[in-house]
Amino acid sequence: MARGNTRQRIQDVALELFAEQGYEKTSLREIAEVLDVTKAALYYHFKTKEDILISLFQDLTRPMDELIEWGRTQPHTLETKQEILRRYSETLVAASPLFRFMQENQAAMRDLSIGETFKDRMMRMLELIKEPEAALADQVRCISALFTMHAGMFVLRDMEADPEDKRQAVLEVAIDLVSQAHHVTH
Amino acid sequence: MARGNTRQRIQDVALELFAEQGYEKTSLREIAEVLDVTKAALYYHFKTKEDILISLFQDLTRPMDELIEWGRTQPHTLETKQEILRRYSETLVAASPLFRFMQENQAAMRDLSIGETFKDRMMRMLELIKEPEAALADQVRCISALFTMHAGMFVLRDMEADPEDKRQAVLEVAIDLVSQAHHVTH
Amino acid sequence: MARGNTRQRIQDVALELFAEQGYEKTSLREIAEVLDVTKAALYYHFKTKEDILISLFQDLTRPMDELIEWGRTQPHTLETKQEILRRYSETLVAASPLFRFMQENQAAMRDLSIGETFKDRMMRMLELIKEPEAALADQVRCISALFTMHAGMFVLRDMEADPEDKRQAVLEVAIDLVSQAHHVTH
Amino acid sequence: MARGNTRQRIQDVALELFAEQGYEKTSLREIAEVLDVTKAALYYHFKTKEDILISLFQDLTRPMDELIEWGRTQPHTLETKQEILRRYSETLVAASPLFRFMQENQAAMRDLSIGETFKDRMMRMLELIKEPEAALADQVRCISALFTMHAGMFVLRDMEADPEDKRQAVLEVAIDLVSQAHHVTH
DNA sequence: CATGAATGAGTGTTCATTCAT
DNA sequence: GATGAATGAACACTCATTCAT
Repeated sequence: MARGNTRQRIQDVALELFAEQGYEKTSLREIAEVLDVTKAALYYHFKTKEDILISLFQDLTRPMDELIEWGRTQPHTLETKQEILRRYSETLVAASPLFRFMQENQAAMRDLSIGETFKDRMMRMLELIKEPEAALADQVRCISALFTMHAGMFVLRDMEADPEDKRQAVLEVAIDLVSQAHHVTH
Repeated sequence: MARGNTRQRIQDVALELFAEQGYEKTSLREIAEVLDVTKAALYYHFKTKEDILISLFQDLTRPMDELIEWGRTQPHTLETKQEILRRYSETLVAASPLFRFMQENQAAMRDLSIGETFKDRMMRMLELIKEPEAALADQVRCISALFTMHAGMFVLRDMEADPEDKRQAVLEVAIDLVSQAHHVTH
Repeated sequence: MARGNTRQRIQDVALELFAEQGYEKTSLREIAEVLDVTKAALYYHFKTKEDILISLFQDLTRPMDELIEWGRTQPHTLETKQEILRRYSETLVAASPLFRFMQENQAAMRDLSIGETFKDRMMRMLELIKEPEAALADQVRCISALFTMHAGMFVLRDMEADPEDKRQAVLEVAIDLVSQAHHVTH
Repeated sequence: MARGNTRQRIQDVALELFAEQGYEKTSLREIAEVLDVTKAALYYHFKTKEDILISLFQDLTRPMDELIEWGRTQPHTLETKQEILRRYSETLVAASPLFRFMQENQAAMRDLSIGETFKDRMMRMLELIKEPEAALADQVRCISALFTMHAGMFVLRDMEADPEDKRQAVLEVAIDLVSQAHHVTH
C-alpha cells in the first residue's frame, strides 16, 4: 500500500486542493488528512509548504520551457506563431489544473518567488508571438490571445459542449488574434 | 480627529491592501495599523472581514449594474454592443483596483458568497454582447473581449505608454472581437 | 415612547437574558439590541455589567430579607417554620426568574461579591428553620427543603400539571422535611 | 519530560478549574499556563474547548450509566431503590468535582449538547426511583432525593464534620424521601 | 519512512468599558 | 438621556514548522 510513491501522491493531492481552494486556504493538515498521513510526513518529502508548490511548477512548466526553447530556433513567421499556439494549447490541456491554479491565485503567488518566474515565461512567450515593434493594439491582441487560452478552459466549464470542441474554439480565437496582429504589422 | 470618514478610510486601505497582497494574506491587524486605529475599531464599522469586502463590492459594482440595466433596454445591434463596451471601459478605469483584485483572487473568493454574485453579473454582460445562438468560437470571442478588458490594464502596467492610450488599445481589441462575433452570426 | 422607565426595562431584559443564557454568556450588546438602544445607554443607568445584576438582586431579595426579619421576631415553633416556608414559597413564585438564575449560575457568581451576600441569606434562612443542635441528617433535611423549593419550579417545568399544584406539592415536601427535622430533635 | 500522560493532565487541570471558576470563565490560556505548555498543545489533544468538557463527561458518567443499566434489570422494590441510592452515593463521591461543576454551571451547559445528555440520564435515574403513577408530591420527593445527593456534598463543605458522616447523612435523607414516596403509593 | 508531541506566531472576533458630544 | 466612535485586553482557534524517537 505505502510504496515509494508518497511524494507523487502529495503533489497530486496538493495540486487538486490548491486549485480548488487556493494556496492560502489549503492547509498542510488538510493535505495530510486526505492522504491519511501525518503532517510531519509531508516534511519528510518537502522542506516547506512553498516547496510543494515549487515542485508542482517545475514538473509542469517543463513542457512550456521546451516550447519556448523550440520557438526561439524557428523563424518569426505567422506559421511558426500558429504552430506555437497549437502546441501551447496541447500543453495547457495536460497541465490544466496548474494553470487554473495560477490563473486564480495570482495575488497569493506574488511574493512566492515563483511569481516572477512565471511572469518571465509569459513574457518570453509574448516575445515569440508579437512583432518587435507592434502597435499597442496588436500587443494587446497577443496578450489577449495568451490570456484567452489560459482562462478559456475553466470559464467554459459550465457550458455544455465537447471539451475538445471548446479547446479548438479557444485555439481558433487565439490564432485569429495573433494573425491579425501579425498581418497588421507587415 | 475622529471625523465621520473612518468607514471610508477603512474601505480605501482595505481595497489597496487586498489588491496588493490578496484577501487572505491581508490581516485586519495590518489594515488597522495603516489606519492607526485598533482592530476593534474596524469591528465598529464592519461586522466581519468579509463584510469589508462585500461593502467594496457594493460600492464599486453599482455602475456595472446600471450599465447592464441600460443595455437591457437597448436594441441588440452592433452599435449598442460597441457602446456597452465603451461605457464598460470607463467603468473599469474608475474601479480598476477592485477589478484587479477580483482578477487575482478568484480562488479566495470562490466561497465568499460574492463569487456567484460576480459570476452572475459577468454572465449578464455576456448576454448583452453575444448573439443568442452564436457559434462556440464567437462565444469565446465575447468572453475574451470581457476578459481582455478586465485584465488588460494591470497586465499592461509595466509597459511604458500613456494610460489613456492603453485603454483605447484594449477597447479597440475588445470591440474588434465583439464585432467579429456579431458579423459572423448575421 | 422613551419614558423614564428605561432603567426598569434594562432590568427586565437583563434578568430574562441572564436567566436564559447565563450571566457570562449574555453580553451588553445583546441587552442593548433587544432594547433597541446603544450599549453606551446602559452605562448611563448602570456603572457596570455587574451593577445591573446587583440591582436585580436588591429589588428581588427585599421580600426575602423582610421574611427573615419577620421570622426572627417569631417563636421557634414548628408552626412558625411552616409559615415561613409558606411565605417563602410565595416569594419564590414572584421572583422565580431570579432564583432560576441563581440556581443555574452559582459558579459565575462566586466572585461577584453577591455570592456571599446570597449564601449569607440562605444561612440565615437555615437558622430559622433548623434546630440549633440538630443532628446532621436533620440539618440536611432543612437544607434539602430550601433546595427543593428553589429548584422545584424549573425542574418540574417539563411536567404537565397546573403550576399552582406543583407549587403546593413542592411546598408539601419542604414542610414535611422540616417537620421531620423538628420532630426528631424534640 | 513529555510522557503520554499529557492528555490526562489536561483533563485533571481543566476539571479543577472548570469546577472552581466555571466553564466560561476558565480560559484555555489559564489551563495551559498551569500545565506549563502552550495553548496549541491543548489543541493537539482536544479538538475544541468543549471537547475537553465532553471528554470529562464521558469518563465520569460511565459509572452512572452502569448503575442505570443495573437498575433496569432489578425488580422495582423499595430495597432496589435504596440500593440504587447507596451505589449512587458512592459514585458521586468519586466524581464529585464533576457533579459540583454540573450543579453550578447549568446555565453554561444548556447549549453545550451535553446538557440534554445529562438531563436524560437524570430522567432515567428518576424512572428507577419513582413509582410510575406517583402523586405529584411523591414525584417531588424523588427529584428532591436526587438533588439532595448532588448538592449535599458541597453545600455541606463549610460544616465541620467527617466527610463520610456527611455522606451518610445525605444518603439517609435521600433514602427517607424515596421510601416515603414508595410507601405512599402502595 | 514516518509519527507523536509540541511550539510560537498569528488569525478573526467579542467584550466591557470610556468619553466627547 | 443617550449616541457614535473607539479602545485594550482577552478569547478560541489555526497554521507552518520542528524534532526526538
